[in-house]
Amino acid sequence: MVDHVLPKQAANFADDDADDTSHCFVAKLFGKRARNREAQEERILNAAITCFIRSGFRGASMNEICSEAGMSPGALYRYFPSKEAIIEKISAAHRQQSAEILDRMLKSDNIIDAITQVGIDHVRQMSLNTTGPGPRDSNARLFVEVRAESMRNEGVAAICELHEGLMREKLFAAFDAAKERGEIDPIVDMELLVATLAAMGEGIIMRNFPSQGVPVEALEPVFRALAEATLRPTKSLENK
Amino acid sequence: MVDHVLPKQAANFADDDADDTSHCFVAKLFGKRARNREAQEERILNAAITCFIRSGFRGASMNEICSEAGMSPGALYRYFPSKEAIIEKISAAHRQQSAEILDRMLKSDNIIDAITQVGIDHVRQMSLNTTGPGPRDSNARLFVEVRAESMRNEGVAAICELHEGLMREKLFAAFDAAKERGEIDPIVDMELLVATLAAMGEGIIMRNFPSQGVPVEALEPVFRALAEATLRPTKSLENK
DNA sequence: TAAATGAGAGAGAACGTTCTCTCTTTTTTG
DNA sequence: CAAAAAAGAGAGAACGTTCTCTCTCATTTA
Repeated sequence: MVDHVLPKQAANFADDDADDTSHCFVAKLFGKRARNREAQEERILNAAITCFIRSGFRGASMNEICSEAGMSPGALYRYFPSKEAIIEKISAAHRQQSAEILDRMLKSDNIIDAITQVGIDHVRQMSLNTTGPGPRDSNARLFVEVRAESMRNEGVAAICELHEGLMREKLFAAFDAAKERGEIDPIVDMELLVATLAAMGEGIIMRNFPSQGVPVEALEPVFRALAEATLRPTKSLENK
Repeated sequence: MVDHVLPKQAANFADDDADDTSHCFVAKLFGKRARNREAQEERILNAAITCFIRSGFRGASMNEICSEAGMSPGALYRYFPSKEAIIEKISAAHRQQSAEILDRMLKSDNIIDAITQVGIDHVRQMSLNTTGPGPRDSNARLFVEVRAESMRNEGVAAICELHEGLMREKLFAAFDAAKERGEIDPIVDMELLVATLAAMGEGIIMRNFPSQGVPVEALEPVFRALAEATLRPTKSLENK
């Protein structure tokens, strides 16, 4: 993957350690060139995201991305080896962003509050496109795109499974703690619970409530009721 | 879809009426040629569905579809004017199939039972690919594909909105009846309720529980608890 | 025989990608 | 320190492939 590494620079590296503007390995990581490279990569990725939201992974052409980035194909291909690589990078970043929201969950000492908050945070972050122009459901579009791609693209599927595994771990950790605190019915099937919550979450992201006129605040009692229903089915059903 | 048409009718009709012999409108609808035409159209559509599940709407080429249908491009384009038309036809059929499940809902006299049953029916029909070969999550794949396409393709978006409107009507009719029977909390926001149920349903279809090892039967209590939680939030929360 | 049907070559555009070349910046050399 | 050399960055034409769709011509059907 790391292709154009130069044998010459090994010698340079040993000699001029004072100069970090050279093109040696260290410079690529920390020097001016390196910063430029990262900035360009980000410029390309941002352009690609815009195009993918507009036209889909397959629908957007490399020319479209080049135009959006204000860059020639020759320049763009200096930073990414293929369209596939760009798709994978964006997919990974998007799924990671989703998984990171769960980190807040571990800090709460009430599992119902935690789930409610995670749900709201997710909707807020994924459904509301606060940064930059474009349609308000941009993140929902990108999410559906990633999900669709993951169903037939091995690389993207692996990325999704990786982050899904992380999410499962975090959820199970929080649930185990809550179970010991007696906040969850002992009869609840944990696997089923996690699967249900994940499915509901993804459905809500895909539907993009805020862009359909449902304010985020209105979802609080809904999420709370759903959390109650899934974590404490006995209590919810016994007064039927 | 189902047409029991007599083969002889066309000949009789053409003989009787020599003026508009072959390609007239009525003959196309009722004659033997018409029946052949419909059979060919279905053959193409089935091949296209297989290809779209395998490669996606954009990923599947017309050549791929032609090969799958055992047909030349020249023949195929006699029945569909464009790839777009095939995509729209398949999208419409898929969404309609989903909307029709709701019809059963109106026949139940208990709203909780009705929602539970609709949820299970939906999972059974959409997530389990009982007919033909291919991956077990075929319908989920097609669903994600339709959803992704609807976000940037005006034609498909219109189709989705049409059937969504039908689904909303059916749901509201059932909910209104249930409300009069006192089965739903008066405080429940109907718009929010429908949106939440739709989102959860789509998430569950997309996740495809059966193909992940969750049996359909296990979902019954989950759906029931969720229905309780959304229709009777007061009761669910008051014993918190 | 006349209309319907289909096969298959292939047109023309668009695709992802690569190639060549120019211009700028950095490093080495005298 | 100035000149020469090397390397990096980018532009844009061009590559081979694949795309959707059309055209021609042969075969089947009534």
